[in-house]
Amino acid sequence: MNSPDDLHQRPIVSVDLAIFALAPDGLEVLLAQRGAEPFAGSWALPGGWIHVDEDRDLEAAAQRVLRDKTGVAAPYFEQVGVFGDAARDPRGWSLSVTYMALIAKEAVTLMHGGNATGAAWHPIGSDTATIPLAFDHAAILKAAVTRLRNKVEYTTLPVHLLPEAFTLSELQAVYERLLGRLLDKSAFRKRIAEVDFIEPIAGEMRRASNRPAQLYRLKQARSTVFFDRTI
Amino acid sequence: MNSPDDLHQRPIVSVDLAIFALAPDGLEVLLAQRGAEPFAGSWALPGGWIHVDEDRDLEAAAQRVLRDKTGVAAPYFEQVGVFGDAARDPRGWSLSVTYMALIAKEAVTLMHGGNATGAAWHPIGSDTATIPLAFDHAAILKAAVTRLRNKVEYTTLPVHLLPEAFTLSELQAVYERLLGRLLDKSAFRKRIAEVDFIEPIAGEMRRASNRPAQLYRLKQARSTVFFDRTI
DNA sequence: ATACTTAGTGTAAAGTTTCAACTAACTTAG
DNA sequence: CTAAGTTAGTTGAAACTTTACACTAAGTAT
Repeated sequence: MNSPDDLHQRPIVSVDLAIFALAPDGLEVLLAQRGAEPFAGSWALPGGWIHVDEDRDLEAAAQRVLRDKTGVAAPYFEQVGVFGDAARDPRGWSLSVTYMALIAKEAVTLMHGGNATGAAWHPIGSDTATIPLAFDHAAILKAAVTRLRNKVEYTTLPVHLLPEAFTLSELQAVYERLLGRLLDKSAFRKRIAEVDFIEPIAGEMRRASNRPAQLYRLKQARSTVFFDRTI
Repeated sequence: MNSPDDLHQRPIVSVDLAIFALAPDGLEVLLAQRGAEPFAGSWALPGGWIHVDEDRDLEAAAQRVLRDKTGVAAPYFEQVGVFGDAARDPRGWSLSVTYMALIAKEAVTLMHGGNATGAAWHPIGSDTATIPLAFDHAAILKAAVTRLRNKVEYTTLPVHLLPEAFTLSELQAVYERLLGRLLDKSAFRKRIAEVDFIEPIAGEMRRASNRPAQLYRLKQARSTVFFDRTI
């Protein structure tokens, strides 16, 4: 037991992604249709193997998978966890290292190739995808959705589902759609102001047939900020 | 890239544990002294390989490692994350799946054997251990400590550092030591009462040379509970 | 010019937190 | 037997926050 030199003792390791975006009807996840066994034809979280001689670390492997599927380079990115047991993959004891990414849907161009015959956006129900998924991906996706929904309550994370420039009303609408309840406008703006993570873009306004709204952008070098209280 | 059938493409996977307990002087972590290369003689987080034909899943592997080191069976248990890159282990591209466990120090009997020549409790400084650790274990431990300290603010997690029966004053003292600040007694008791996760043990009191205090225990089937507001 | 719409601010009432003092129940010293 | 000491557990007034809602602002459309 000094070292796992018997390679058959090593589990199989994949890196899988729950890539979320917001559509008019609610949260969606990017799924890939599997081209090969096992689960050929089924929908699954996009993923891949670690390329031992190409990937510097786990996050680099996940970024590579993301780039290959979406053409997107650097969105919000967070490790959800590892899921591993003897039964989840018929090929043997396996691990899935799962990351979630948040992106603005407009920023994505769907890619094809690899194991997958196609990739498409699918709605999230109350919990997980509305269609059956390969492996234990339904449970994994559920964990990612739960993590995302929890973090909406006390972090600035939802801002990553918007494009670079956005108004405060748009940001509030994102929180409201993810939380499934309406928020008070003045309380919302107070919270956002307190944590100081966005800044007005001087002179830029969103125009419509009503009072124009100030556009904001993320402050540079600000990762996700936690509220003192819930939103 | 259909399957990692070239076994050399598979990373090495270990399961490592940050086992925390509370000593009079503050938080401590259980470390094992390595008996074999690499890092022979250095202190490290206790860990082991996944036993593909023995462990049902990742958590079972982690529980096995815990049992082998401490003789403790079922304390609080939570996955911290996976840490993986090409350089952390000289034997090759490797992953550490890390769990943290919280236990009452009295419940533990230290075990010996395996890779490790000994196991001992070590104090946690502001961040991580006060001595250098093998591999990237200092960074991993830091992540676990940060996670624990954050959760103290808004969960009932610290209760797992106490023995089965405890008084409210003892519970408050645990929070205070982990947070590094004093809490108001009435506010603390209000929070604890709100989330309803402990119950008085009928007729059992902690006696000293002053007013006796009611003893409490965790309510059955209650995992970690989140406060509505911070503690 | 007036109506309509959404942006952004202000405020009174309700609710929470904080701080500190108070009462309660025991042991120990005299 | 009583008084002092100690920690358990409760109470309440003042300070602060949140909530609900109304108000003002700035544009377009008619």
